[in-house]
Amino acid sequence: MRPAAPATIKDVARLAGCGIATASRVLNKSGPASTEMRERVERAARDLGFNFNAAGRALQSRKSMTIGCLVPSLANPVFAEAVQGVQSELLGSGYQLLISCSNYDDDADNAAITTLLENNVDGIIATMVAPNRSTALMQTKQRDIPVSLMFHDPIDGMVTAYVDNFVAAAEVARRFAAFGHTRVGFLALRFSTSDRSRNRYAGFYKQCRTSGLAQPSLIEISEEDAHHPERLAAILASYPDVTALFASNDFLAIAVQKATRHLGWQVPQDLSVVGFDGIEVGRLLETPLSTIETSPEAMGRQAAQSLLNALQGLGLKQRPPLPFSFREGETLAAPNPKRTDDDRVAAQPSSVHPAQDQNQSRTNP
Amino acid sequence: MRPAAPATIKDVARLAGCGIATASRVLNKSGPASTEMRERVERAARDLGFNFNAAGRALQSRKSMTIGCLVPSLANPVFAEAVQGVQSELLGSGYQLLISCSNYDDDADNAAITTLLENNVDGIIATMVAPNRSTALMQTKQRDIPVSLMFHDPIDGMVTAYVDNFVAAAEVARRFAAFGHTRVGFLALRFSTSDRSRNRYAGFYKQCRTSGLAQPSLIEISEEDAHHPERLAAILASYPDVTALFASNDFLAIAVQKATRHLGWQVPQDLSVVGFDGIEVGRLLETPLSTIETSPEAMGRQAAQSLLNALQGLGLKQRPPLPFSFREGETLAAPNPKRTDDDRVAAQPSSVHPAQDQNQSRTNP
DNA sequence: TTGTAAGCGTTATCAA
DNA sequence: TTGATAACGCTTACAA
Repeated sequence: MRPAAPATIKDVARLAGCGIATASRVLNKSGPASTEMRERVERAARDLGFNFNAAGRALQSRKSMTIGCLVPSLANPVFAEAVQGVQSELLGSGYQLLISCSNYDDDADNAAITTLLENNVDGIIATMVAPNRSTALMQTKQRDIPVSLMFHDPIDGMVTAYVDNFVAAAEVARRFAAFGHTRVGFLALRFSTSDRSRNRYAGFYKQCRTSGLAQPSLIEISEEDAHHPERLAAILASYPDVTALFASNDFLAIAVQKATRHLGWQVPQDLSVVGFDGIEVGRLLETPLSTIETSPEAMGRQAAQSLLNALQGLGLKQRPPLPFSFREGETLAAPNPKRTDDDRVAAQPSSVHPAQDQNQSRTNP
Repeated sequence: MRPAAPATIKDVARLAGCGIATASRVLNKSGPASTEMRERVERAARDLGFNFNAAGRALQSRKSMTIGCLVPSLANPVFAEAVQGVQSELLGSGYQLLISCSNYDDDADNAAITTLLENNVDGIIATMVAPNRSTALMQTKQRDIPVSLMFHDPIDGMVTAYVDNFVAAAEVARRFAAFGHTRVGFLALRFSTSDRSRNRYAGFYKQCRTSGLAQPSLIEISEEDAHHPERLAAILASYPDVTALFASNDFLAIAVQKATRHLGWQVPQDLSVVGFDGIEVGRLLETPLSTIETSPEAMGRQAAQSLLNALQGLGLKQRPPLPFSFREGETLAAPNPKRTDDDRVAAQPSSVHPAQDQNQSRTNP
């Protein structure tokens, strides 16, 4: 037996003994119908196991009831949680989620948006490498498709669900200062392609100056470095006078903790570390991570809410940044006055990462 | 200016000065066309910025070029990574990913499948609470829609991308035995709703008996317990003679490490812990987690490949289980002979979790 | 209150 | 090699 073709509204109408329009009106509760007709149609639909065909509907109504979501990667729990937030907010809304990942690639970002557009998504939620100069995103304006960003600080006229990275990062500098640190660093992955990372650095930098700290060292590392504790250790060792490090995300911060063990340093005695994001595992570490706690899920939810509002014709409105908080943890303490440069040099491995002064000057705000 | 309606194939045909059919043939390379015609059409399409409308296509071709994916939650990195694997495998295929989460709820599972079906997905990739008794999944058979499961051990006639949970868990028992443990436990979350968890327990149980260990204690805890180290500590303390614990996933294993600190126990000296999954952070812990290392991403990829094959008419074929490996880590060691029951009792908090003997007997394989 | 029919964008059939 | 034209399943004027 060949696969039974799903029942169409035509089948329902025939079984109910009425016109297609009537069936449609009843099933959609979109127009008048006598009680008797209503019952006949509903019964027929039930008996046939009728379901609307989304394609037919989309074609006619010019609404796909689908929302496109683009994130760099689902392997990063921060984005995965955000998507989870989007998903749960969309749950009862009738909208489906079409998903796409760019692997942090600008071209892939644009290609993905284009594909989503081809699929007639009614709205888009995205975190991109460069939303402000995405040609594909421009098309959404023309087609009047609402876009809601996640994680990005506000840019252009785009609506975004975010935490104020600048302000949050400044808080870290303030904490460093309060503990008496003077030489601090900012550790980043993919610094050049992440506006968030750059804004965090900017806020951190600004507050460092304001609080009278030395200009923070900007330490940009590769994915490779981050995955090899020895390599990361070597890099850390090349910044001997830094006593507190602000990592641009929690994974990096945890990797730093691991790397310090290679150097025989103690966190926070020999080096204070603060992360960003507030991922759950940070709490479970033997030395719980001090970090800026955010809620990616909340960002996803807010982005979805904004979009849903826009889709209901309520307008696309920018909301205030989402709250963050400083999670105390145990990786931030006063610098160890006993530790000398000599200790550091002694512990320093042979392979050394060159200090990247050019980077620092390039990226000063 | 009102939103410009996207160009249709009709517009292309008009601009190229040809019939719609010709335009379609050229654009799809689906039929003959003179070189000149080809050029005219392609040029017109380019000038208009023409893109196919997925809805029109889907309606006509009965193919949505969309694949539905259902997982319990994206907040769990294991599933998130799997979806990432699916996503990357689908990348060049022309298929889009429609995603849905059930939050580990059986009803939501079924509802989600139904919704995916309404959206005319061409295939489904899923991890569900109970795929074997999902009425919604039955519909896929009727409609001849291929389904590829992830994580589930093989059931019925369904194709699945998985690691052999039974065999992998047996390996843990073997390791415990090799280190001289005799009283061991299995710690599980959501045991009753996870076939994976149950299969792991079954394999673990079997090998424990084979290796001459005592019958393992089955310790089932709640989400709440898992998030509160004190509570988990109390539970652990109520199993004073267990010297090695197999946690049904890495997060649980990490939570155990954290909880033991509340009891003043050392891992692995006072308690050995082995996890399951092999998540990345496990490596970064001060005491790196010993665990069964799997690749959720590979599962996603394989599931997607299988589905893609089926969609190409190559048939839906079950592949052998994906490999796993035992990651040594540092949380597994020989039991500490010096530790006595008295020590344990002394360390035991006041609030005590009742041993759940009924669970153990209920779930014996 | 109901039904007929047009049309959404596409592909496929069939003549020309 | 081309181009009308008929579906595909649905919504919605417009008529009855």
